[in-house]
Amino acid sequence: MNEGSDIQTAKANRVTISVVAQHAGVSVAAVSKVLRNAYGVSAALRAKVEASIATLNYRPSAAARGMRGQTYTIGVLLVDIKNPFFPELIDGIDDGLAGTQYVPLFGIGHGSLRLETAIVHALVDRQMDGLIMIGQRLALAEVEAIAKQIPVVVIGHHAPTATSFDSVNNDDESGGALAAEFLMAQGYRRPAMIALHDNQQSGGDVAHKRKQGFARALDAAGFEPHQIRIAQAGDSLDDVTATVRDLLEGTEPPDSIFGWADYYALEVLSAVRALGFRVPDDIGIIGYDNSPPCAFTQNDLTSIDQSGRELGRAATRLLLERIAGRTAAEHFVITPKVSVRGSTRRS
Amino acid sequence: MNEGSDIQTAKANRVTISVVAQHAGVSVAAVSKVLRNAYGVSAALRAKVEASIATLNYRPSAAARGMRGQTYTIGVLLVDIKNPFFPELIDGIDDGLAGTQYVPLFGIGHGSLRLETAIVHALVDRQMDGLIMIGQRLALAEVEAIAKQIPVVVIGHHAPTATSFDSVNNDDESGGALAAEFLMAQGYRRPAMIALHDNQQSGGDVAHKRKQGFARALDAAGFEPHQIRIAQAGDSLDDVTATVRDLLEGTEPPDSIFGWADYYALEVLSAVRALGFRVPDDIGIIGYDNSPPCAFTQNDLTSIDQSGRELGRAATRLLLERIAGRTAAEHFVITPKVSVRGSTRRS
DNA sequence: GTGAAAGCGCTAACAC
DNA sequence: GTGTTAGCGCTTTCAC
Repeated sequence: MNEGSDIQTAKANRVTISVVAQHAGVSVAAVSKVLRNAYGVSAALRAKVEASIATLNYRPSAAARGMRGQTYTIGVLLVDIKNPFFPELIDGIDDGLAGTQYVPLFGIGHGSLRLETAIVHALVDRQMDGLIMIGQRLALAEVEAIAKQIPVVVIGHHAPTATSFDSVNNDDESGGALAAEFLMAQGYRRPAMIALHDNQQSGGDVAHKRKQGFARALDAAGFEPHQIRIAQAGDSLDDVTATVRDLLEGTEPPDSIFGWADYYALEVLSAVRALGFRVPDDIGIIGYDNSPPCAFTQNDLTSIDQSGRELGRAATRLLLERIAGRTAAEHFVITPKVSVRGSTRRS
Repeated sequence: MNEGSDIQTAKANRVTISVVAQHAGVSVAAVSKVLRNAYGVSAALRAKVEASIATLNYRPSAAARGMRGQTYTIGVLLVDIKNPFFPELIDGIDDGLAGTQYVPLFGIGHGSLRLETAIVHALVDRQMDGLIMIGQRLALAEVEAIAKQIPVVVIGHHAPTATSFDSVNNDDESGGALAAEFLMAQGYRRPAMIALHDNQQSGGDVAHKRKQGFARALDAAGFEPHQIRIAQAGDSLDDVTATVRDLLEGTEPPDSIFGWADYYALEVLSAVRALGFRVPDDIGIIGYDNSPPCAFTQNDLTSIDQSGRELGRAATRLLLERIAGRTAAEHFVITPKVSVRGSTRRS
């Protein structure tokens, strides 16, 4: 008895595609086509459906969509959230997604391989249409395996030979060389580098490439191998401070330090000052990323700029191309440049 | 013809619940029950199913789950990703989720109300089991509306009278007063505050509460209303610098500045030094949040500590309770304290 | 304690 | 150009 109202009551909760279809007086297929901008709908039908969608305030269920087609969701794996460079990358991703139906959702790995694996699985299980990995620690073989199931673009991990996913990077080898060359051009004679501990390479081979470039430049300048000093530290302030102390209180201390990334270089700056050295006179410091805190008066940090926003845009473009069907791998590389500030003495 | 192999081929791609059921020699219902730890499965059956899950490397599709039951996903809305305080909050959220099946996925609002609305919708459309909003700009009425559909906890927005969602905060009014009282106790005579522009209250009424506390403490100390100086600035370094200049080059300049949050106070520090003032002698500076950069030698920033990790844990606990069925609202408040460093003169 | 079967809200053949 | 309908992979009654 009173079926009509029962049905209404039962379905009142959430507006579904069939409610819209009924309201517009068309079939669910028609509504679906309008939603996906699919081929074969008349302007009149489209108008009716769009009007109903607006009045009913309908939003399609991503869960239901995920079962058959796309979810219009891009998963982004962030190695951590503390790096002041990442917001620029994310701005670039947003740029690239603007005007599309895609929404980026982020997983945060906290630099833990275990967590990162769980997040990537979670993203795949939730039927993301594609994945962007920023500074991932997962081995390239793992990434290849994931890329078999879902379009993938990595940022901050060189993989020029990878065939199943794309990569977006600046030329970290050149950037590392640039840092060494700039320090020498400014009159520093004994540059050292502080890089990430090998056992927590959140930068993947990015840190490695920067080391190689740094070493190459010093080699080219006539340094002996034992004069090329590359220290390693974990990313805690205490660890960086201890490493800096070892360096500066050892024999033949450096007169300048290249921090492999800004968030490290800012800790190096803290450590150097805490030990009583003046920057840039006693010790010059240069970072990598040219992130916003570099511009603060108290930091005034010279840094290698890798155009983060542009990298983010490129990654998004490549991912959308892959989602659209491209299968040949592309590897995008941008050229870094020095952004000069007060932490390195003027020559 | 040859149906068996056709079926196999078609289904070979992804391991589904029915593949597991077949492999274990049980029904799909049985597998589902094991997955959800539901009542009424024998130990033997459970063991068989778990073995099959392990060998087949099965992971349930969150999209399919979302259509009937839970997705085991928590949506987190972050007002932005630049604030160095948020990583602590997120560590707390991770603490609270450890050992559960839930995965947190983040949306980043970039301080834009439009984007924030889109993200919250996206999170709801993707059938998140619950939502944590950090520093949201969405009006409380909007939040109430969303909370009708899905469990919600807000962090960084006081809503003591809200009935449909929970809130987690430190006592910002006390914190603001604490900042003023501490500056006076250190010998400063003319404290000023720099807060967020009213038109971009990413801190919601958090900034407002801190202002109130700051003003109350000065009032209690005998200041006249016109002596209680609270300036507003957007969150760009340029804007903060201009505001600081107006303050310090005006009549009766302050001798100390309270930045409503650390990421602001660090910009204030930069601006004050850029104008040639010494910290803490000419100008004392105090921030709010006690985030990691405060500890850097070049910042050495005194700050109000609000125990971010604990707030994150509390938010998660409350959200899980709500998901489990609690409907009465809870509003958690923690007491802030001063973390003393060199940016405020010792008395 | 276990399984059969109905459906969740969509998409995409396919028929008209 | 539009509508009918068969699933997608789960969860959840309800029988047995």
